[in-house]
Amino acid sequence: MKLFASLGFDGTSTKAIAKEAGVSEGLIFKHFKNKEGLLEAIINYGMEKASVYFSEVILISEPKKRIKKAISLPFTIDPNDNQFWKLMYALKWQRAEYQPSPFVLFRASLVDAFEQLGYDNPEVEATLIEVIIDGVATQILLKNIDAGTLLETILNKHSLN
Amino acid sequence: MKLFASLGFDGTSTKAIAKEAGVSEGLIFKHFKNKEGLLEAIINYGMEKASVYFSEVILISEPKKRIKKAISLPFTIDPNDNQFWKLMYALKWQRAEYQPSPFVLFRASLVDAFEQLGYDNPEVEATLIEVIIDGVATQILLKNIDAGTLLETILNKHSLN
DNA sequence: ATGAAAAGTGAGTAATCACTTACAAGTATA
DNA sequence: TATACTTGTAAGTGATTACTCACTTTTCAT
Repeated sequence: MKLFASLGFDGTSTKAIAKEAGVSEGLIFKHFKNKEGLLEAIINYGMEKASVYFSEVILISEPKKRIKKAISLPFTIDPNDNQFWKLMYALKWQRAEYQPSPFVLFRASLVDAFEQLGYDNPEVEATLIEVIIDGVATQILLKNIDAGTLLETILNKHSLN
Repeated sequence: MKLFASLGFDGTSTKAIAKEAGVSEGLIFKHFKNKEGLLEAIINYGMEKASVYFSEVILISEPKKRIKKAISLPFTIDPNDNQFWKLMYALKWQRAEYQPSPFVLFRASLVDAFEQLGYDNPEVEATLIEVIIDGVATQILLKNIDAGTLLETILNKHSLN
């Protein structure tokens, strides 16, 4: 994960992975069949942890609170998961096939929340939340921004406090 | 640009580039010294075009209009430049060194605009605009979203219409 | 028309790539 | 303790990689 996140999938050799892990190169292929299999294992591992956070949002019944929680997600990224999310965002731009299903349910729950609140265009409102989450995640993962006041500012603009 | 944008820098071979361009592989190295040099040439070419759009924002003196124009930028991406921006956003996650200088001036002009408008925290407000631009660009380049009403919705939340 | 520079080619190069295979060491159960 | 299975290694494999070099063709001012 460390190497894929910093050098990219194609930029990382299986030899380098073996060295970093302190094992022989052959062992990688015994365990994961091929390089692609290793990537899939990493993604599955990460998404399993990530889907916990998504559920936490979806399970909130009060629509305003649900949207609030959704926006706060990128602000609460566990620094230990930083490399995973960097890898996920990097993959976004290269591999359309790796857009996992948890995201679909997440979006649907946002649309539902805005419908409950009687917004004119729930779909567009949900897209805007996704836009903000994507943008905040980008800034947090790549730069070191003053996240504290930013969350408040966003919630203000969206009348969510 | 086409190949780098779709397959990534490491995922694209110089042989493939030569074939796509209809020239010999050797010619690439005559013109650009090495593969990295070709990437730099592509980035310079694209940034030259992009800086025109940034100037258009910076040169607007009226602060509200300047911010409005800034937010509208990702909505007005020339489809011909789509591949370039995909490449730029993909590189973002792999190569920190390719964060070009025009962006710095652009951000400064946003902070200045919010200062003029008397906002409590112009830095955070500017960051939020960057967040939105990043997020919108991501959505527009990767998915095909209903951009029309999204822009209006954003301007509404930020009292910019 | 001439000649030198620029543009272009194609067959190389060593290095690196993902991956395989033959074999050894460890581990658990009967 | 014997056996079967898993875990692990080291030395390969052919293919592909970025890049070079000797050479030919084109361009263009004189």
